Amino acid sequence: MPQVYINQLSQHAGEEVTLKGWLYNMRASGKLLFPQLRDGTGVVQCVVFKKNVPEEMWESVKSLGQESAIVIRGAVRADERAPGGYEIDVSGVEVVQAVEGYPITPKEHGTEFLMDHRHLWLRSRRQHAILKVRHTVVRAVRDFLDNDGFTLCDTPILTPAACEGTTTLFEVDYFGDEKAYLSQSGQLYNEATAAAFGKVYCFGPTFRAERSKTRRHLTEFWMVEPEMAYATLDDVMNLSERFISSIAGRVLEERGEELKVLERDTAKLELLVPPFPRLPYDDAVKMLQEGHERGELETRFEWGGDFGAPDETYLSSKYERPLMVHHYPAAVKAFYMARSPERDDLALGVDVLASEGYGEVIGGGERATSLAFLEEQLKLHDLPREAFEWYLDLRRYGSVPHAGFGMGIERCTAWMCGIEHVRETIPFPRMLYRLRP
RNA sequence: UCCGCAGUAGCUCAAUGGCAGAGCAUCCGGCUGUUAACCGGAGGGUUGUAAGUUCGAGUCUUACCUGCGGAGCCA
Repeated sequence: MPQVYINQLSQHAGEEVTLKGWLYNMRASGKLLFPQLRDGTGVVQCVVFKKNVPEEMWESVKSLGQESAIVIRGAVRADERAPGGYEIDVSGVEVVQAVEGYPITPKEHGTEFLMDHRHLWLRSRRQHAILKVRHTVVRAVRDFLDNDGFTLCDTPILTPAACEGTTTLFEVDYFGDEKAYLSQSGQLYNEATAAAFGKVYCFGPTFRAERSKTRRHLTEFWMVEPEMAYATLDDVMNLSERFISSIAGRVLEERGEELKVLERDTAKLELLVPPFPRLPYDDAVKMLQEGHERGELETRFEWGGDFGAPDETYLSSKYERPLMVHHYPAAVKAFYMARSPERDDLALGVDVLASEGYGEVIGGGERATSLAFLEEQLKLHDLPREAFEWYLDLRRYGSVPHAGFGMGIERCTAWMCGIEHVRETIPFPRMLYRLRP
């Protein structure tokens, strides 16, 4: 008797099969039992008729609690009454472990309770669907970059100093005599590998010790950062468009079932094809100020600042597609950003604001090439020169225009799924006040 | 760090300052097609912690703890 997975059942209609999994839920009706089996690929309803099975088997199945581990043998039959279209006429059951008192019941639960039981919550349909979408987002990211000539060059997680010097870092004791920090970006190292390989990317966990408590924040998240030698701001914007569009396409193609479970409006994802609107910062400020005059925004936005969450939401609400805002004031961007040749106070940076109010999903731009400029910037930002000496070498030996961006996997996944909070898009979220499980 | 909201049965939530309640889950019983099944019964409580006001506090006051939402900051 072949062992099959639930997502292959349609290929085995009429056959006797073996399924190995866990009891998802069970309904009973007199001499009938409807155990629902979950095996990691899906859920299938099984049917047990009392008179068709031995008495002891009937009794043992009847008493099984939610999430009991079981192996079921039976015939696959197409049936309209069954959720999923197929059901199993059970002829044999092996109880691997009978379970009593599984904490997560089919009814409603609060966030705190579910997060405390995250290790079990992952088994539920919705969480399963979200993490399958994440899996596809990650594969789409890798496939896109690999097929586009990028080389994976991962950057260190333990680093000697801040990459950008601004945000808060997690500090680690490094054998007593030195301090190390968990990486908040692979950016600077990417510039080194880009000079070696041309087009590179790093993809790994990133750590930000910000005391942020919003639906868009995690203290540990995954970020993919492509970097290209001999590239400009325009190249970054072109790449961003194709990148997001290819991810959305893959999710639509491979995760239709999951998007249905999540009740995602897929029309919104179908819109994610180039070109995306491009808006200079100056024009964005005008839009925000006009919005304030019309009473659509509480506070008047002044030129020179970085956008707050309400500003981002307002701007992106004016477009159906993601909005690329570029040419920010240099003062609000990182020290390594290149300046506009026309206006020295503007940085060649771009933020991609996701549609539907999902906020900044990509941030990037063109990097400064001049040694003298960067030496000055390090001083202005009060950064330790010694720690950046290797980085300055990149400007001494074959410095060329280069550019890249970073995209947060969890923000992207939350957007694709159409869910409220990034905490559900990573198996074990790390947040302010949440380190367990 | 700041602002707001919340904490009562395993879970989700009720309860004018006056007897601690319901649904689900669990256990027992019924039902041959259930779809979050349904019907009947049973068990289940230091009302987040500490102090205070009061004849009397789940309810009012103060502090603390925990969580949620938001701001700043960011991907």
